[in-house]
Amino acid sequence: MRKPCCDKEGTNKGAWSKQEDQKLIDYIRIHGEGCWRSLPKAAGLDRCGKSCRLRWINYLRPDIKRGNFGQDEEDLIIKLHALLGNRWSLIAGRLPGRTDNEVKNYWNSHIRRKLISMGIDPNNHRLNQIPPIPFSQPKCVSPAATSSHESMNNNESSKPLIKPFANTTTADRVSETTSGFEDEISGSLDLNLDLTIAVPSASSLTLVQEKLQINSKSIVTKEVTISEQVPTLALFR
DNA sequence: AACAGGTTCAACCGCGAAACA
DNA sequence: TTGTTTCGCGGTTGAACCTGT
Repeated sequence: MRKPCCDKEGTNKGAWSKQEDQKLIDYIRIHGEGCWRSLPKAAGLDRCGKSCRLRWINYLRPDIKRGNFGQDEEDLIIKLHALLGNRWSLIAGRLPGRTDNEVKNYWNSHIRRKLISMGIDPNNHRLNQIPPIPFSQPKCVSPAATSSHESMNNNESSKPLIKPFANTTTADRVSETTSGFEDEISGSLDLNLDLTIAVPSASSLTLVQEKLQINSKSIVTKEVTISEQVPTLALFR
């Protein structure tokens, strides 16, 4: 039986106060991000380490970019999601100043609904067989009602079309988040990063080859099979 | 103004894997 | 080699906020 992360009774939960934030900021400014387990006690916080880590990473870090996502960021998220699936930390790693939590929330509350309204399955980035929901009725799809439950019941479809890291170990993936995803791809790993998006209708198809630019370095070449008539897939151009 | 329903987003939970003893 | 601890991730929740009636 696994021990809960916060077995201490009376540990604070819920929203952080300004004083708690300041304590955490002050401590990390002096000591850096060390052992999260021991940090709360050392910083004088009545929180579990996990909570401190989350607060720092998602909210207090000085390099966090706040505010609305730009169109370029949104496009990049969609592209990366098509490649990587729900690997939010990886996707966020390609968006300077954005956190995985922020990207995940933005996906679930904005992009997901937008894709659905355009007739695209956000789980696999394919066109739906059923007619799209008109854009004027986006309220039919609530993220609370769909994202959570769909992801629980529809694991298969939530996977990306390809699994770029299917041949890698977790260590590989961890290193790629910290050092350089691009280095691995251009390096020794034998990864299949070809991405083919198949549109149900075989007519009027165009083959587009795209180099996905990440950190101004071309790392992925993918072939995207798209329909000229489908505006949403123009996102991949 | 009051209420209901929908949306957003900060925070929590549980799990898997790495690190360590 | 095995068991335990710690970390990081993705999924989920719920309070606060927004919007329509």
